[in-house]
Amino acid sequence: MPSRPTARELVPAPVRSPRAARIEKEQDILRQAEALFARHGFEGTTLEGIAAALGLSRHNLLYYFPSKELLYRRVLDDVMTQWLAGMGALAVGDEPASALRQYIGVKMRSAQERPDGSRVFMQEIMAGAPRYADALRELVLPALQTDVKVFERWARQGKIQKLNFTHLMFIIWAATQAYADLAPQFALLLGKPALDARDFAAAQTLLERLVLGGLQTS
Amino acid sequence: MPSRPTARELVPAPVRSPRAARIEKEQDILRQAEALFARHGFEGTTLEGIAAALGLSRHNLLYYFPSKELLYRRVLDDVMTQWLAGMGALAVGDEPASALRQYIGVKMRSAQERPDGSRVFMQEIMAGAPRYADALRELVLPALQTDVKVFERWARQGKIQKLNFTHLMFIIWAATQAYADLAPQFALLLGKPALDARDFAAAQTLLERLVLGGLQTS
DNA sequence: CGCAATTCTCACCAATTGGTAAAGTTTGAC
DNA sequence: GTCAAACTTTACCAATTGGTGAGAATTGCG
Repeated sequence: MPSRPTARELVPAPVRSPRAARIEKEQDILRQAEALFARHGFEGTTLEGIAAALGLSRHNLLYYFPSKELLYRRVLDDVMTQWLAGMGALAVGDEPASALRQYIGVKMRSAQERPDGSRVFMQEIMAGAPRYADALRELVLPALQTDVKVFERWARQGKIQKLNFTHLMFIIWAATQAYADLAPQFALLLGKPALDARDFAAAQTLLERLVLGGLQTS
Repeated sequence: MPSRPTARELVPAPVRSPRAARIEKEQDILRQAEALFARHGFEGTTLEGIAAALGLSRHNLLYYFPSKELLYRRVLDDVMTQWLAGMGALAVGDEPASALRQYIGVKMRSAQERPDGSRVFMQEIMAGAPRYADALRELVLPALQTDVKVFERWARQGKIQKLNFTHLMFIIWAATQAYADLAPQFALLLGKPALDARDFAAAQTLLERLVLGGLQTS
């Protein structure tokens, strides 16, 4: 036993501390797992496939994450955390137009930068959310209700038209998520190998126009 | 060999002809397969699972569809056929508002009535469309281009605002499909066991408002 | 009935699945 | 250098996967 605490934290190792290396490796695994769960869902993804893509043996992978279920949950947790971080953006300002632009921008950017996250989430929902119904109820639902309340306040103040704001949120989610989930299809239909920044910008502009146009007080 | 053709078709068997029974059974299998492929994707779905849900043995199922791949292709063919049937609805009238209402209505109805079809399609896309990229190019792309041309004609005639109509179609697809793919999530967030007709109607009304509002000539 | 086509079941197969246990190797701190 | 902790590999396992081939039962029709 060490007689006194040593200042390990103060001395950065030559390249990186073992602790940092461990975290980095876990992150690598999580990223690769996310990509494969996004393509093939939980049942359709094999640990062998994840490990092989990283140059690991399946058994070595099982050392870092002791079961497929646990690995999947970690991936889903990360995705959900990111998802929730984007919400609540509505409450920032009191001006509907800029707040909505902000919100749509956040969602569209995450679709562009982390499409696999969205896909894992989508796969989980389509499978009946066997592992995440609770999180939906406890985390997403309150966030949604908060946002809807913001809309309703704006409506009472006469700033926007009174609509079904829950469905409005659903449609905004649907449109932005589609640019993650269906990106390959959209690219193919646009005759290009992949969507680029201008495609996302065009989609964002259009969606903003539709939403803001629909909210205009007549 | 029969010396002359007999009038088999004219005599409906006591209950149903064996040919009709065969077709009906294949349809049962296809429907069940669609439901499971929708939930778990291609790799995640097992023939055993499909067979069990129908009270068949896996081997018996393999008698009707000699391989998993073939069964999946039949399901996807059906879904795609339905998908394409809905398109082209834009060309019916010369009045943008009614044509778009018609189009959105068709898509929303198919989301309500056959959500599994949409989900199978979505799973295929997310998996990288390994089995259906060709069909997308040869069937969906021309249909999309036709519809976009209709929009552009309306724009030239000054009936609607000039926008990026391809992305407009993407957003309409995204919104309507979401009410199929994400129905369980939406229902949960609305605090009910499942979406009902009024939910779909509300979504349809809102989407129509957004789209038509966005197309208004300012 | 009689007979052939249709339908269903049984035995079997190689490959792959997620997971355990234990042994071996590398690494870093002292 | 020592030693324990962290890491990796090896060997093994029971269960399940899609699929084949042969035979058995059923069915409809003349």
